[in-house]
Amino acid sequence: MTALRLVAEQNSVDVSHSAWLDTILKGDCVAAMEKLPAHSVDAIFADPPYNLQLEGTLHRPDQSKVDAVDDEWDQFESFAAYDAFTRAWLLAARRVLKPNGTIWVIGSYHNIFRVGAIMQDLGFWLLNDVIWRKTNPMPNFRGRRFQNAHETMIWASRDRDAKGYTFNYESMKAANDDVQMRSDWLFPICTGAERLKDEKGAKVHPTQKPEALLARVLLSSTKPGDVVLDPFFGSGTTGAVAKRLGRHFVGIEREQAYIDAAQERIAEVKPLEHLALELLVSKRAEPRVAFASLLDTGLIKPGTRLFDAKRRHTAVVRADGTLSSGTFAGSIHKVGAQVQDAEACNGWTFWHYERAGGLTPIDELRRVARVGIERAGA
Amino acid sequence: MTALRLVAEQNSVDVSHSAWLDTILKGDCVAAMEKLPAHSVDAIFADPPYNLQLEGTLHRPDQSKVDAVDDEWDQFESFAAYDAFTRAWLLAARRVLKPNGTIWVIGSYHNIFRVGAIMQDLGFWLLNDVIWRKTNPMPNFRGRRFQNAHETMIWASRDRDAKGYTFNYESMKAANDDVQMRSDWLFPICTGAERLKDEKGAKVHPTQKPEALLARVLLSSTKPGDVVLDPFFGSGTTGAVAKRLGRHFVGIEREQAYIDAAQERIAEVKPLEHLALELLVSKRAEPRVAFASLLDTGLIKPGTRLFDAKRRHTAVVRADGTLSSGTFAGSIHKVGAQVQDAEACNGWTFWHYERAGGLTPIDELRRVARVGIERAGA
DNA sequence: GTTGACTCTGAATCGTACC
DNA sequence: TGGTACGATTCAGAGTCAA
Repeated sequence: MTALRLVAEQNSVDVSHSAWLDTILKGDCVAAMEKLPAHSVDAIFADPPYNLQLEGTLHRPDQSKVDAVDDEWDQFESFAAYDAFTRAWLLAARRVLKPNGTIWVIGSYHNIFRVGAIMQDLGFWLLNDVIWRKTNPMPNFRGRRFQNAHETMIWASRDRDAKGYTFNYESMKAANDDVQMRSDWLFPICTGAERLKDEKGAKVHPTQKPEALLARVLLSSTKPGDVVLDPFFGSGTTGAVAKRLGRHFVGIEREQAYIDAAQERIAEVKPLEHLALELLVSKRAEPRVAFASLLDTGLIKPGTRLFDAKRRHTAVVRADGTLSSGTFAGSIHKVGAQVQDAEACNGWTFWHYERAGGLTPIDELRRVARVGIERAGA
Repeated sequence: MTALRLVAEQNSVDVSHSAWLDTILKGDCVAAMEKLPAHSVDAIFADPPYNLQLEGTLHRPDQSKVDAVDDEWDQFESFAAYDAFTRAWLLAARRVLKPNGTIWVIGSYHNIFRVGAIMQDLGFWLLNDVIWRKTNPMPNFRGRRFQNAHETMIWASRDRDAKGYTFNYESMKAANDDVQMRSDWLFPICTGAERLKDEKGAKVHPTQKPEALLARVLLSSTKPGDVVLDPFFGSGTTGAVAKRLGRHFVGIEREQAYIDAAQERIAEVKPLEHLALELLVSKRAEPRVAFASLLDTGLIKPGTRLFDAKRRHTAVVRADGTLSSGTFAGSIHKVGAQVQDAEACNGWTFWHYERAGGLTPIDELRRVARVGIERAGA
């Protein structure tokens, strides 16, 4: 490879025709990333092994066994070995990342402190640590510690002086009751129909992440058409959400079983309509909303059409928690006011969704959502 | 100081009359901790400086001067210096901590990852990371990041194999609407009357922590009478809360202004009444009762037939205090496990006896027996 | 169809006293 | 120091099945 070619790669911005786009590369993530062009992805989401150090088996109070994460890929000989592994993949990731790209890494207290320190050492600039608060975490069965009810995500830019990274501030704010999106996010763990199962009904991957979590990550820090790399692809949540949200993905995974499951999963994903994907450009967002949590918890889906009580007006729910009336986009209140040509509007009582042949106010969904929030909060 | 004296210090367990109890030691925290006896404090709460900008106070690993200050090198220097400082105080803290003591360290994403990794490297064993969610965090003014709405606390035991640390599980659970206390806590930041102000109305300390936060920390992981060390005492929140909750404190602080403010503050604190300080008695701490003693006192008679709650299993009480299921004989626990084909069983809650037409757990009889024991003991 | 009882499960670093 | 026995310990959500 010549120097000229290297430069060309580093300047390559148009990756829309690359063969590796929207595919899963099989193999070790460091080796795979080293084969990708430098500065070729807009964002990275990484869910590396947590290096749990478990001894013996844990029983629930009813004597049933806890299905622990004891997979070979989570075993490391020492902190030093884990650090070396972490340094290697982060270094390779940093080369692939565009200068204005950002990286997300998720972990627990077992590994996240080592990961964060190494990220700082390698020159990544930490933007936030974001807490995923689980509505339904596993209890602490022996009553020896606090219930481990969250995981930590680190969000960082490639360089300290990178100012041009993507952060969809207005979109996040509009989706959060028109106040700034906080660094603590509440989501359920991945269960039910979303959880991939094999033909025997066993979970395909022990640590599948919820799509709602990835959706907020991608909606906050990427634009439609961006390329998102996931070096620990697993069951492919990053790819599924990226495809749905109109982003490109690149997955890297070692185990064929995970690759097969992810490919099948992603093939079934239908990208959202363009209308639902547009990001807010308006700088003004004054009325109050609390809408994104309904999307987060699946109470309402992007693309859903809303109506006023008499079906005189209509709007479409977008993935970032805003509404679009076709000519105007904003919070549920703003759009409600706009379609009525009114000064103000309480979107919660104005907008209705179709259910069982009739219309129900979305306020009903907020009531349902609040129960969950109150249980997990305070 | 002679070797003899050193040994004496290391073995000193009774610190109830130490001159340094409930005082603030002035000076550098490493030097001050090195003067304290080894294994002399039950818990440590530390709120170290967050910023990685080098203050004159941080120990540089080597005193050589850097003339070419390009950003990367400067950053590396900063991290290295902060790491050295962190390692030094954590090492000194670990020496002072009792073998079954625990340590809390609070920080933000600027420093907490380095702190956590170094804690692991030094042999501390992480028990939880606990998130302080702020009800009223400072907004992100530039709209370039998520609102930084939390801080992270690391809770760790001194050693990996230390199992005897204090965790008041039942107290925490009761305080949390009778479900396990989670790892994410919601508290307001310190404002209003609680916030120390000087005569000009200015904040005495820039990062004064709320007393509610410290109260939960101390209530969860210390017992009344325990000694709590705070090597970065600041405005003395740890001391004030410790005094109020009937714990001893040791503060270390360099700046006289903070010491003065803290002393004044703590002097005004009134300790809670003894009754208000008592912890919920955990079953673990209650005196043991042998099943055979129920026979001795006539609470249950040989030949009594026992059942599980759903009458799926049965066994007979034998004169020696063992049970017989017909095919197997042994302790209430062993037979309970055997009939269920389980590895283990708590016979006290598993087995029931017939009373007034219904089934009552034999644990009820144990409770009666314990009352008798207490009466005899008192 | 609805309701309630029961079962199952999720990234888990999950004893202690006594002989 | 090791072996053995006691006996303490779970929340939310989804799925199943019977009433």
